[in-house]
Amino acid sequence: MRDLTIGALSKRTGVKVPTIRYYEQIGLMPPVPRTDSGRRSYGAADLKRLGFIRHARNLGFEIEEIRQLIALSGEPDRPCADADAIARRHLAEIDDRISRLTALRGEIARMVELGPHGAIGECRVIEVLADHGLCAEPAH
Amino acid sequence: MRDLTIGALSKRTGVKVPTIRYYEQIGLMPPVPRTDSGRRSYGAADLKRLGFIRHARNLGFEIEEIRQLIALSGEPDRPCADADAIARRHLAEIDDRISRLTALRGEIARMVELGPHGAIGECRVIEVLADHGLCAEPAH
DNA sequence: CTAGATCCTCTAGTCACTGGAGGATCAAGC
DNA sequence: GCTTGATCCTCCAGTGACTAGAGGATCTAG
Repeated sequence: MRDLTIGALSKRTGVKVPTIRYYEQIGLMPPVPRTDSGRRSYGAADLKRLGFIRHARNLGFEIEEIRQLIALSGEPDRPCADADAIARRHLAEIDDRISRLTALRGEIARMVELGPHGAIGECRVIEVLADHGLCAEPAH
Repeated sequence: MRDLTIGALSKRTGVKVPTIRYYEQIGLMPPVPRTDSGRRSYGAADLKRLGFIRHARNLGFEIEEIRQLIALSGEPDRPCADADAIARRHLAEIDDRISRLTALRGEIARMVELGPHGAIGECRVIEVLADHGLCAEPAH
């Protein structure tokens, strides 16, 4: 089976047409044969691969990580530890992000907790931002 | 006082030199007078403004939001509700991000919870990514 | 045939920076 | 005064993952 247009593939996977083209450009998806009129012709393996990519993207894996995961998935005898390590690294990154966001949340919640105060001249939001002593250590 | 070089301002605020130039380019920082040799000359008000910007960036506010906050801070009689609304919107955005990341975290933790399984052929990480039925609804 | 949908390539924009090239100026030390 | 290293300047392009739109071609249903 090699008869899916890019639009059909897009509908089947939920990945947008320009994004599929982008993925081909960056080598994440292989180039596929074209019709006589130059249209891409996708098959079952492409459908499967794009589904994998989309799933991984949805889970927040970066393109480069996905590239590696795909490479690994093509080597059934390879130790699983490699894929596992990628996932664990990703998990740690997400944990880091969550904890940074949670700290930020705390500060901003404090800033707005008493609601608007009337005029800007006595506005806590502006006040806090203007007072660098209240600035937590840079998170980035 | 108008005698800070861009490097000095950078050291005083923790904002990198290229970033300060960038902020000037996008209008977040006003252009400042130059020395005869073309170097920027910053004063106390610039120092204060950049501090405000940095603080807001550290709290995750977007450039455009900061632009608005700065505009508001220049109008002491303006109702605080505007600044408050910006901060609340930002708070809601952070909440959203946290909850999305937390959901992601759950899925990936499940994926890796039993540790590596040996070979790729039976690797849970690859397995899950290849099975689109296991894919949660797209979060983005 | 027509019109709308879909496809193509190409270019540039998004957001907030960041990196580096190529060159000029400054300042300290000799 | 000269040298050297630091700092400054503008300009251009890259980062990551798309996204938007221009200009044109092909397909398909009515």
